[in-house]
Amino acid sequence: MTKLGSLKSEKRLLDRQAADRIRQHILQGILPASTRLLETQLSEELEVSRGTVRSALAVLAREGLVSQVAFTRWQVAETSAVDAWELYTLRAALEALAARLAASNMTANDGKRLRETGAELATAVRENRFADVTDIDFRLHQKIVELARHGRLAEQHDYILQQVRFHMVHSGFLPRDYSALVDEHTALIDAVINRDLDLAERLARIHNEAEVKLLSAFVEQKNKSAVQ
Amino acid sequence: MTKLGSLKSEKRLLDRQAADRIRQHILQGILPASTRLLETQLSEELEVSRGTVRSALAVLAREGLVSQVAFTRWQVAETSAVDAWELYTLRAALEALAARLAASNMTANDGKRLRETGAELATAVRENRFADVTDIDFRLHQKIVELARHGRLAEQHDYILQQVRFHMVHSGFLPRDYSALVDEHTALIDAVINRDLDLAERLARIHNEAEVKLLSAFVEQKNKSAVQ
DNA sequence: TGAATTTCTATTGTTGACAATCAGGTTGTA
DNA sequence: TACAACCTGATTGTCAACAATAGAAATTCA
Repeated sequence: MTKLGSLKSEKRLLDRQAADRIRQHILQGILPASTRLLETQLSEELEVSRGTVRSALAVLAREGLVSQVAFTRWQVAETSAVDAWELYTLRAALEALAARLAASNMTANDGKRLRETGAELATAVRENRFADVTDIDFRLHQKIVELARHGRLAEQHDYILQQVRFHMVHSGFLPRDYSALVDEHTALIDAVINRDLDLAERLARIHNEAEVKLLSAFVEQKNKSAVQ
Repeated sequence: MTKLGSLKSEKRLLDRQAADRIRQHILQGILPASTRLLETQLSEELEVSRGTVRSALAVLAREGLVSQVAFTRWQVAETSAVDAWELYTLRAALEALAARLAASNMTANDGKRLRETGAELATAVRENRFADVTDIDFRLHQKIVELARHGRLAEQHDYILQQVRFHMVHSGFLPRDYSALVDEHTALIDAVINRDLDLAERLARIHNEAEVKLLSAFVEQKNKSAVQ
């Protein structure tokens, strides 16, 4: 577990900054699932008070990345196949709604920027830059959600995506069939741009459901092997 | 094996208890939308420290009932027609998923209890106990979500429902057509119990979308008249 | 006058000290 | 040995003092 380094001298609330740093470490896998988090230790590494750390941990708990056992301990969230299932079913429902709304809001300018991101994804796949693919994939989905212009939906979707990322990092999951991935995204983008509400919604749902089984299986296997 | 009667999980954290109290006041309309909340005042009234109140307010902020302006103020959330639209569109998507999952999990025993709540609703309407109707209505939907056995979905749905309640109290919204309300719920319950996944999903969605326009209009009108 | 600047004050943000609680080890007893 | 009751140290929960900030009020100066 590497040190987190000091905060201070920025303008945002300290507890949010602390949460940002801890979140980053969790999402990068530096703090793996189920790791115990000690308030005192974190407060020393981040050079803030324990109260501030507590507040940061509360933020992360609400985001689903950390869990609290009252009076006893904080820990990085656990991962399970059930979690993976929950995440993907929820994600499918949210993105289906987002795709429909985005399609109905679509303008020429939004469409252009959406296609650009889609092209980025295709290029990254073509050049075998697999590390980038995941990032672009996430960014693409976030962009569609933005176009839905729905604050609560965007917030909720962000949390879900964060947890998905966490599960992926923790289990070592990677997409299997990259060309299918590009095709699915292209079809989705087209449907949104063409303002085909029903198709956009359906494609968003299908795209997600395809991945749920893969990730669930991965997480399950990873956890089984960790027990041995 | 611990003793059966050990209810030591009653020991709830103080900040959660404080949040409960404040939440209650907000949902009852005692603290109306946009009311400024002073940490010191709350801490005196609740007889806890300011830090505890702060933590409670953070909880409520995450639930969407309170908003924070950094370094400046806390206040009860505002209400708008856009909020109402967001709530109902999200609610429709979540309950559609819940209805589908509930239908696919359905057992004879679950079905019986679901019908009981449905009957309660019908009785309350028949006896013109309109105050009770809303409560039972909410409970019924929560029950369906429970049957979906999906932790994150349930949590998210709870938050949304809370905010809907808040908007209803604030705007003075009441259902318009009680017999249609009973019919819609009966049809939904039947679909879930008959394990008709597609129908259950569709009915849940339609039921919600019917109400979105009404509540939006109500909230908008309420806010307009408040400006004068 | 009135725009810019400087107090001033109410309120929020952060901290370190103290209290409550828990897990695990130790002792005492059948 | 088995097991319950009692310590003990580590850790979390709560508090009240102190610092920083924003916005209002007072002051300056063209």
